[in-house]
Parts: sequence; structure tokens; C-alpha cells
Amino acid sequence: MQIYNTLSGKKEEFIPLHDQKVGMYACGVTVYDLCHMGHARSLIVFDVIYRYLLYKGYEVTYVRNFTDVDDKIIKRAQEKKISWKELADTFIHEFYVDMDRLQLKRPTVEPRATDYIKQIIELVKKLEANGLAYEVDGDVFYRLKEFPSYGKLSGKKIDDLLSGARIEIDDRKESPLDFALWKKSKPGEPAWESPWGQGRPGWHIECSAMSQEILGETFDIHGGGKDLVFPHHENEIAQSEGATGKPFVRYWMHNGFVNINKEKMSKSLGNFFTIRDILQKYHPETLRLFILSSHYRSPIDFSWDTMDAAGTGLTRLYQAAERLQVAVESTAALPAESAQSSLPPLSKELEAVKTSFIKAMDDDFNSALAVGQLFEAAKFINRYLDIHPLQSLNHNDLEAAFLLFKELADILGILEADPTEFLKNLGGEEALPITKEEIQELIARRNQARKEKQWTTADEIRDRLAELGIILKDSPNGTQWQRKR
RNA sequence: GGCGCCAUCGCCAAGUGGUAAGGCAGAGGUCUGCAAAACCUCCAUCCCCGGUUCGAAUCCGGGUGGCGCCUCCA
Repeated sequence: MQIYNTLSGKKEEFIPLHDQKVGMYACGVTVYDLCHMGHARSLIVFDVIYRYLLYKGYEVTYVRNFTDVDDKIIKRAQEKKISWKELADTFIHEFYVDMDRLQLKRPTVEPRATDYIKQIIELVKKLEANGLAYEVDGDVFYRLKEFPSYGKLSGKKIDDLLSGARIEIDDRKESPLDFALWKKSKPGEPAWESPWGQGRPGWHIECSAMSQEILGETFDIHGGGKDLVFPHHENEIAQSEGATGKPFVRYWMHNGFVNINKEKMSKSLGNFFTIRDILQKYHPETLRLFILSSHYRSPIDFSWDTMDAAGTGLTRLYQAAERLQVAVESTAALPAESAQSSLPPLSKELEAVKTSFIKAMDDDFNSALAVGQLFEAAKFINRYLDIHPLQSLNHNDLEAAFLLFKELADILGILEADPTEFLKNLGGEEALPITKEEIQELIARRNQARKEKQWTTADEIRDRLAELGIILKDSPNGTQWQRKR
């Protein structure tokens, strides 16, 4: 398996530090607001990476943190006149609501910064002892000039950073690039007792402290959005390696941005959609498919047209899944001799698809290629079921094929719903304007009319259902219905 | 100013030396009482110029256009 490592700038063979065990840390969110599409992408991308590593048989410890104390939280809490703690708790709750709807697997550990104050203080003390930190009036800063390899992740040189610096000069710092490890608390702000007085952690230090505590001094994968490369991850390296003298992370992974009209979606630009905005209009798996249809490192331009296309594509996959599932069920009761069917097995075709799928994912998690393979599988399924009459099908083969199809989709976290149920709820969560019983009733009446060749009556009923957003599909096995897209 | 990324069919998007995956949309056909879905067929030579090579979308050089980071940000 190959992984693109930001540190080296190229794909490298993935070899975990400890045999089959993988330690993985993904930067989570700062809980002061609802998550937007940019967060969704990062979360979904790392969810799939997690799923795939598990699929490959690795024993993965996946850590994703909550930053529950920082400037933005304090500010927002003051605006809302509630405590910072209350604000953080609220948005952690909201975060889970979104994540569950997006079908994200829960990480192994989800630490909160404020639960690791002790470890953070210990880490800062260690850096101080190593001459890499200094206190000024209750604040503690990192002494960058003592960490010469600074910039190796983002490809920046300290001198260039100094000359192009756009940061405000704080003349208490020895160098403009020195960053805060520990901040003195102002009255009313969250505060913990420390050797430097009442204070709170700087932003970068929590990830160093928590990752080290949970995953050890050196671990395999650390990821996040591209915007975290500098300064966040660069600073983490300085902190962790400065404290331990050991390599911090072996594979650095960063996902590209979500853009709107080619511009980065971000809080500061205000051009963002929250996950909820999107989920109001689309099924969560449509969002997953949209995101996974591009390579994780490329920028992805958000548009409603592309979302619509993803939705149509997802429906196509579900249509194939439903057909196959129905075929599996219909063949269960067939006489035993049909199990001796000499047809070329469908499952064999899907095995070939699986091989390509795995190859794609092995190549730096190329989910876009993998998605293509899923559509390839759908085509095989449909064609097979088109060509061969039901009586000639082999139940065990179909079942194996169905499981294979689901197995691959599961790596991407899609096709998790029952196909028939999914197709009935295509439009989303809005209530149907008619009960399911009434639909069945109308279908029965229409089929009676069809039997009697009362085409006008039959078509009237179908048109009436169409107006209510219900599409009918006639087949030898009966009439299925689903929502209009 | 420094560092870096990208440019593939109407739209989205794989492909990093061997002759352009897949999805959406579109055209024709099959199936169907008519439909829906599905299947079959068709639909690009890869921003421009130059170079390397038997051979380049893929490598090198130069343009043009777009974007990102250097400040909080997934």
C-alpha cells in the first residue's frame, strides 16, 4: 500500500511501526460552531482511510480530538453569554449529530484538550528543560531558533518566514515566529494552575500532548486539512520532537479544500455551507459519494449540479443493489437443480472488480477510481440479470455477488441502507404526501386494471401517483415504487 | 515578495512514458400495453509553444490562466 507523505512530497510504501498495529491521529474540530462542508470532507476522507486500514486487517487506534478550549470558543461564549464549557459541550453534541448522520465510524479515542491539561503542562515543562521554551510574564513561548529543522513539513525556511512575516510583532517574544505553548488567563477566562501561574494551553500543544499520551512518542499516521500543514502541524513537530528527540509522525496526510467558485470555503470568507444545509437537501451518502468521487488531495469545487449528479449516481448503485437483492431472495426457493446452474458466475465478475477496487485504494486511497469500479460492478449486475432468466440463476452465486458488492461499498461507507427502503425515500426526509398503504392500494387497483387491459384507468392511477412524486416500476415479479428524484 | 499546487469530453472526474476509467447530461436502438429502470451502440487526443524519446495527457523548458500557504481555519 502506498501513501503520499507530505513530509517527503511523494508516495511511500506504507509500513506500520509495529507490525499490524497502526496508530493514526486526525485533527478534529474546534467546537464553537456547527461543522461545514470543509470539515465534512476531512472527516469523511479520514473515515474512509480508517475503514480501509481496518479492512486490510490492521489493528488501528484512531484518535480524533476535540479542541474545547481556545480563543474562538472564549469569544463566542462571551457573545452568547454562556460559559465556554457550556458552548463546547453544546457543539460536541451537535458534532455527533452530524457525524452519525454522515455514517462516520467512531474513532477509537476522542480526547478533549481540557482532559489533558496535566500532560500538556508536563510537555511544556519538558520543553523548558530542553531549552526550547521560555516564560514571559505567565506566557510560555516556543524558542524556534533552537529547533533548526523547523519548516521541514511545509517546505518553509525560517529566514523566509521572517522576511515575509505578516504576523504582529509581540516584542516580549525572542523571535516573531515563536509561538505560544501556554497562555496566561485573563479574569473570567478558563484557567488551570501551572508552574507559570493561572493559564490555559496554546492551540498546538494539545495535539502533541494527546497524541503522545495515547499513541506514543512516534506513531504512523497524522492527518488533517491542508490548511493545518502550516503552522499547526509544523509546530506540533517542533513540540513533540523537541521534547522527545524522536521522530514524531511517519506518514503525514493532508486533504484538499472544498471550494466554492474555485475559492476556498472557510469561516473567515463566510462562503460556507454547513453539513446541515446540505443534508437538508441530500442523502448523507450522496455527500459521501460526492466527496469520494475526487481524490482526497485535490481541491474539490462544490456545486449543486455536481451534488445532483452524485445523487443520481448513488441511486443507480442502489437500483443495482435492489435488483440483485430481489434476485437473491427470489432464487432462495428455487429447486435444487438450478443451483447446479452452469452459467458463468456473477460473483466471479465481481471478484475482478474487487481486485481493481483494492488496487485503487492501495494507491494512496484513490477513492475516485474505486468509485468507478463500483459503477462497473453495477453494470455487471444489471447486465447479468438482464440476460439470464430468473430460473437459470444460482442462488449461492448471487448471494456471494451481493455480499461482494456490499463489502466494497462498505469501505466507502455507502449503500448501508436497505436498497428498497432507500429507493422509497429518495427525496430525503420530507414526509410522503400519501401513506405507503394507500400507495399499495393504488398499485393493486392499477394492476387489476392492467390485467383487464383498462389502459386508460391504469395510466390515470400512475399519473396520479407521479404527481405525488411516486414512480412505478413494473416487472414480472410485481410492481415496485420509489420516489421521483 | 517567498514557497507550492492545478489546467483531461457540455458538467464532474481517474489516468504520471505505450497509445484516453467511471459518473451526470445528450443521440440512436432493445425491452415495455405505454412508461420507469436496465442493457446495447455513439459521443474527448488531454490550455498554448518548443524540446527529450521509437513513442508523452504523462518527462524537461517557456508561456497563459486559476488556486493555495506564508495570519485563525478541515
